[in-house]
Amino acid sequence: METMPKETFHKLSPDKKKKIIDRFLREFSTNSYDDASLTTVVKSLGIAKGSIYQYFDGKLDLFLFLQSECAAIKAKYIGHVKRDDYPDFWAYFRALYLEGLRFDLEHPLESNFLHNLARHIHAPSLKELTKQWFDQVIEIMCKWIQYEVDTGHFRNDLPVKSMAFFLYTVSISIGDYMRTMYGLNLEENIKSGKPVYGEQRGRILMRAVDDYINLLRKTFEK
Amino acid sequence: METMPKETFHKLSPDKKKKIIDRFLREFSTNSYDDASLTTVVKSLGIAKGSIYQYFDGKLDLFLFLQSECAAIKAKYIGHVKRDDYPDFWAYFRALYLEGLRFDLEHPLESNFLHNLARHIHAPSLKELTKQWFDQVIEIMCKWIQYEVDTGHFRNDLPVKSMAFFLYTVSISIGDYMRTMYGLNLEENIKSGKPVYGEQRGRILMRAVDDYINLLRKTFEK
Amino acid sequence: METMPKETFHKLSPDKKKKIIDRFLREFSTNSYDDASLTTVVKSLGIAKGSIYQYFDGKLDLFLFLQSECAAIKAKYIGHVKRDDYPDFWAYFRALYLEGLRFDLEHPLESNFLHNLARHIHAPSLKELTKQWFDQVIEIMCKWIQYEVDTGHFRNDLPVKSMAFFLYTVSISIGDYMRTMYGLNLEENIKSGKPVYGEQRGRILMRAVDDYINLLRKTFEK
Amino acid sequence: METMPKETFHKLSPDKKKKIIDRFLREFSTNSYDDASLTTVVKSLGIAKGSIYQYFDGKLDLFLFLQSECAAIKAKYIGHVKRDDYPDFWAYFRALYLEGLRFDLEHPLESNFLHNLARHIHAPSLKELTKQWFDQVIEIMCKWIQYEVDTGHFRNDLPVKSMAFFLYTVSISIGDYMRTMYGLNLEENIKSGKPVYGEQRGRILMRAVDDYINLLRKTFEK
DNA sequence: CATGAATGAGGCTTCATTCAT
DNA sequence: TATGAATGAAGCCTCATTCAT
Repeated sequence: METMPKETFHKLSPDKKKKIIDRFLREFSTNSYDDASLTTVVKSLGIAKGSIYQYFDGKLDLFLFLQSECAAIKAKYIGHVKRDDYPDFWAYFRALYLEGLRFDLEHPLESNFLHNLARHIHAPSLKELTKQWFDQVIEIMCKWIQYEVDTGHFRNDLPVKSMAFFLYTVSISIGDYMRTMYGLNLEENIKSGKPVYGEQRGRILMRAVDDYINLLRKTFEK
Repeated sequence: METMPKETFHKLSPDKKKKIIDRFLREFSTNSYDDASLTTVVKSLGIAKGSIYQYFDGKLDLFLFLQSECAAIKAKYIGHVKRDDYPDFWAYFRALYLEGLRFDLEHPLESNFLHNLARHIHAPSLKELTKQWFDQVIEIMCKWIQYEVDTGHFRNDLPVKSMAFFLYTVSISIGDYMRTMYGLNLEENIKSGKPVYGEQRGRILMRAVDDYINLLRKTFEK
Repeated sequence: METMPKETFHKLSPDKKKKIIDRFLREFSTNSYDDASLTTVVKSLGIAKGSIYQYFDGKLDLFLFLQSECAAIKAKYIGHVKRDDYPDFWAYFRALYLEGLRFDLEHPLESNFLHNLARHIHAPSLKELTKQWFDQVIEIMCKWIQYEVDTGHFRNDLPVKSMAFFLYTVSISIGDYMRTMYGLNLEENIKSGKPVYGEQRGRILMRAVDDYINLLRKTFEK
Repeated sequence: METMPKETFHKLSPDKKKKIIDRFLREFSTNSYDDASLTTVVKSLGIAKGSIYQYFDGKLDLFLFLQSECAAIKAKYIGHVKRDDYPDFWAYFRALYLEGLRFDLEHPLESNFLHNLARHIHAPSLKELTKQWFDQVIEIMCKWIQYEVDTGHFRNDLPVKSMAFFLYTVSISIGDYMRTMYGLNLEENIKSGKPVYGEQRGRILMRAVDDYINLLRKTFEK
């Protein structure tokens, strides 16, 4: 049975809900799961510590909720992007990121949280969870790639799962890539509470995506 | 110059040293830096807590020692592999991993620790350190790639640093790749203290490397 | 602005607050700052260790609070004693101690803590703090003495600061003086939790003050 | 029965003995008794920790030895200064400090240790000890003053012990006085191992003594 | 006699969680 | 429902002292 957030949380005013979610996203974006401190967040939010336990079943439940929440929001952006509407995989891939970019610009905190998910993922407390999430992503990517292989666009000399894993690995690294190549320092902004918005970020993201596509196209195509 | 471990530690019987190192490698292989607990290890080793501080300057010193120790051991394996001795980059790359494999089979704990280094890398306590390490690796890989570009083997339509980052990202993922593709569950063995050896592991690693090379060859070559 | 104690502490029942303050005053009155043990106090109070950190920001914060608290209470006693209301400095000086005596009788623990402040003063952890406090006291005393020099009551053949230092040194020794001359053993009472009250103490203190004035009068006057 | 140092210590080469004593004097001159760390000293001396326990019965025994050692050395300087050789007490007093000054210049570490004794004196671990030492000093000073009273040089309207205590208090403050008035920062030199020598120090000390005599003369005389 | 590794108690502090109000 | 004080386990680290070599 999933608890996720308790009813009490949903009954909060949207404003308060948002404030709480945002602050926790910030915390989990700048600290490892085990290092993130409810105490700190609660203090800076000015709400009672106990309230968190009225809203959630505990730290883990809260974290899970954030994850699913972010995923859900993102899904609203990229959910309607269909492979069929694009001439090839890379156009599709690019479109996905372009939608992701809109999500990123309108929900920078959520976006960043998702980009950093991978780093939480080995926390012992999240083991089980992690595996499920990872398996899901891989499965989806397998389907993508299988389709391209079947339609003769992608090479067929390698296990599809290998390619999916490769694509996955590369995809989740795009945050670090931007950091490394373009000197973006999101974490600092996030930590200090400054806005993470900025069209510059959008340009950089798409440039990064194009760099990736350039590389990956040759990796995967026949 | 850094202290790393104190003399005291080096004067321990090889057996005891090994026991301590191994147990800590295990701990840091299954927990994030901040979550790894000296207390737990010390208890399971049956030695006094204070002793650790006779051997090391603290948690960080201990961690750094493990890292440099593992790196030093690995260097003995891959240090003599020279690019010039191989017809192309991939043969060189493969040779590196082949030597790495010997290291892996003979020092599975150390190997695993190194494979998992990346996951410690975002720990707040290791921030500074991490950046240096990362920069070094990228720099080395840049040189590799620059050479191939200069000699006309690699494409030249992309920034070398992009390619280096890509290679880096992919390289450190090989542990996860083996886990994913071949169901290797090292962590469980490590945690439970079971041996991690096995020739099966070697076969798998080289298969993984070949998979990677197959992918990367097309990614990078002209 | 300083935190001193957190709100939490102020919201405790007066009884509990007093119990905690008293016990800590006792601890810091019988131990040097670094040697005073939160653990010991907490155990003897029968409260959880963590609670202290709900009340204060740490050992230093706690110590500073005690100091400012005691100083504030004492200020309520001696604050309204004005030089102008007295014919000469020594009458003023005596009046200050007389008020101090009332404070002492009604707040023996606080009084003792203040008398012993000087002994904490060289604790390495309090270095910075200490210097400020010392400088303040000297400055005040310099003003006192300068006034007497200007009005022709005190000798003018010595640097005012020398005289201030002298007065300071002598003033803070009055606790030891009472111990030495009149066999008062406050510390033992304090440590054992016995009451430190007693009108006898008052008589002794004023006798000590008169002894001091007798000495100092000649030291300072023209 | 007094242990003081064990025979083993006396059998050491004078050089080694001196090195050990000096280093410990430094430690106890810059830290409170409880805060002074054998571990630190032993490390910086490069000798075995266990050795200390071959030389002394423990921290306390070591401290006591240092005290008696310093006192003994100082006694060799001021021991032969006799009241009878001087026209009045202050000439005598000055002569004592002048000899003390020679001691100070030739044994700055020992001198400083003695100057700072007072600050160790309230350490719980030293309680008993302290009282004895203090009583001795007071007793000596009582004799001095009694003599001056008897010979009609000092006032007789105050208990001799009061005056002795006063003289004591003032005398032990001379170190702090130099620090305050003349900005001497011995501690830093001591801590950093730099020499504490310097004729400047001598000049300052005698100036301080003259300041004190100027004050005290009027305090005590008829 | 010298060594220095081992000890383990004790230091301060942080944390997620509970529960009475 | 909201609060936030209380909890106590666990964290890392330092220390004086002991004792086998």
